[in-house]
Amino acid sequence: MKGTQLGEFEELVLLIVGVLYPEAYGLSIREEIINQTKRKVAIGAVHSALSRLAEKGFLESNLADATHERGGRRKRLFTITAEGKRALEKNHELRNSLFSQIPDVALKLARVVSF
Amino acid sequence: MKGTQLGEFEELVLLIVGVLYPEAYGLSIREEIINQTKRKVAIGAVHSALSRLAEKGFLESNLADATHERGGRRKRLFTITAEGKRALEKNHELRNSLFSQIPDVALKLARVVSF
DNA sequence: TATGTTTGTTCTACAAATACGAAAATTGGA
DNA sequence: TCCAATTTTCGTATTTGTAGAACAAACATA
Repeated sequence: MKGTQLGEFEELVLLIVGVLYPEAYGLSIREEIINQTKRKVAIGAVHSALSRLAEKGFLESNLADATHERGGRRKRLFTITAEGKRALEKNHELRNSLFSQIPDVALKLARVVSF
Repeated sequence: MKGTQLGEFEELVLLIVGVLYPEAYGLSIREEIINQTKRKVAIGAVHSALSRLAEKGFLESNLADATHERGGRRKRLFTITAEGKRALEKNHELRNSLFSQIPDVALKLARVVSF
């Protein structure tokens, strides 16, 4: 898998960054992933995906101003770049296309009994 | 990256097995991936994805009869199981759902100039 | 202005998935 | 029996995914 391919988790993170716009940062992304997919995710996993996505040019980020709430370090907010958008759309189209090319029998015959 | 989660490449292979039904085997799958995605794939990569998918219960396979053509070993033909079908549909729905949740601005504002 | 608490990010290490290509296994034909 | 054509297997390298501890910065309050 060469440099610019989107991994499974990376794609999920990229999508969530879009959904959360413009309030996408490490912790909010983690929460949203957990809510939408019911799978548990460590914060470190999110951050390493984020930096890989940024390296590939699919995301960019900037530090937000400090909030006036209780604690906290400044948030690093992420947004999708034009390139990220393109990658997302390309994947989406490819998958839709493949899905529609699957003949019904291939799925209907998915065997129910296995003995 | 937990046990039953479908990886990016695994999902692609699973879809292609559907598209190629009932003639999905290592080399034909590789060809189809190259045709449909323009990305180059080594045959070994395809086979290891196939066995992982079979291990997870998303695919099953059986050896075809020998052909009457010149050379060659017998083909191992793959088909999607009911479980594989379910995994595919679940992913498809999740992604469609996330995609539709992305506000237009998040993508429209994808920056065009970067200086 | 020192200290504790809270919210976030970075760093480091490791596990799992994916990529590659050479080697081995079959099969029909010469 | 040997050869040519296919296809799978196998060993290894690289990329991604996961985890959590360490570190940092902001606010509160005394």
